[in-house]
Amino acid sequence: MSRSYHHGALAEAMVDQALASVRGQGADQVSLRAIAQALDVSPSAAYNHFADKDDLLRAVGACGLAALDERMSRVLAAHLPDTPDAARARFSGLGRAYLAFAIDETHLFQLTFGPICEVKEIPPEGTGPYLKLMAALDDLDRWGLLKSGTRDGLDLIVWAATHGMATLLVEGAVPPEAAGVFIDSMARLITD
Amino acid sequence: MSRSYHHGALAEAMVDQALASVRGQGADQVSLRAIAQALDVSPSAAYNHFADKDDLLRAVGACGLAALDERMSRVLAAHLPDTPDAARARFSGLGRAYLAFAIDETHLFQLTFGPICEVKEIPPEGTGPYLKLMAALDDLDRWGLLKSGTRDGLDLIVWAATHGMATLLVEGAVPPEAAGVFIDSMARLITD
DNA sequence: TCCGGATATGAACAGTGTTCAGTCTAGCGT
DNA sequence: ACGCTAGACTGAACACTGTTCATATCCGGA
Repeated sequence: MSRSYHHGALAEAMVDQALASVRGQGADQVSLRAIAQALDVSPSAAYNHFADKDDLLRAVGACGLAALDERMSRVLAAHLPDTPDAARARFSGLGRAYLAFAIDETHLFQLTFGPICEVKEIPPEGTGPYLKLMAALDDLDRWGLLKSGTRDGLDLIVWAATHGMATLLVEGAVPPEAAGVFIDSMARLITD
Repeated sequence: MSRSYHHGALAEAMVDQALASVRGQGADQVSLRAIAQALDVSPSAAYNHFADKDDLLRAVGACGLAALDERMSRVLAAHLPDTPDAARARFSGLGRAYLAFAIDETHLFQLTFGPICEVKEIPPEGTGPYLKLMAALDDLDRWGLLKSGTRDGLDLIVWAATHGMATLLVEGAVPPEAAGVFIDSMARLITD
């Protein structure tokens, strides 16, 4: 065996290497040849595991989505109790986690939600982060914490606002400090 | 003169051609060489007018921002009167224009707000679209149409939500029909 | 009329993603 | 234990890409 990737480890190795490259220089600057070279493998070896360069990048994008999802899971685990206060903390915490991901994984965020990865549709069950955010919203509603008569359509608003704030942070259109302000304003706007 | 661009028209011609290419295939697929060829010009001619390929694309991105701004200006011109109803119409109309731009100029939107163009900062006065949206918000406030005590921080929320909804539409994460629902929900949420 | 500065050229360089004919080898069926 | 096949990998090639630079061309002002 030694340095021969004959036993199926190449696919994972390439994703890892590509992930590192994306983190460091952004998806546009990533070179398939460079990745192959870093792994001491011929460039064409990649095509046994990925149809495309974009196919490889999509795999990296999936890692990004998983990383975001894990951050949000950690937030939920930190506020388990079924109380109004915990429900509030979950909602704010999820939003903060989303924005924090955008701030310190800028390039990965851009790839994950960029043109290459094309998040399919909301159905069948939507992406993990989306579901978690909506569940937190349901919790707030269940405790009667939402301003009355605002529930319908709120999914879309909250999702759009959170995701939009993240992209504004990523684009540098807004400074990182604005993230906290945003979360507080949002909570103030929809709850009472 | 004939087909010789010797008299300074090359820069504009290249931007036009690049704009068309971006509209048709997206910024990633645009080739500087192809643009030059379409204009019967050597590839290196571009470097008398633009430092980079990215420099050219930035010029195209600026066109995109201008196009969005013009759509929004048209909306304002259609609802001039200084009445509460007109203020409401202006706010909703601006939002709708923003989303409409995202829907039928997908590729241009992606370039304009993508990594290449890097919207500088909000200051000195921010981009046109941002300013118009905030002015519409001020108008609503002036007429006392906003829910009491929600004004501070609302700029960020509305901006993020609108821009975020636009990117969700662009990414295909949400169907075009959702745009109307979004605008109505937003109006319902912040006004009474 | 001549000159100078902007403008366009053509060839070259270094790099890219992708294809394909051929090589190697790990592991299954007999 | 053997041969064989299916999968993994290579190396060279193709058709591109953005970018540079020495060279040639043209236009307007002195």
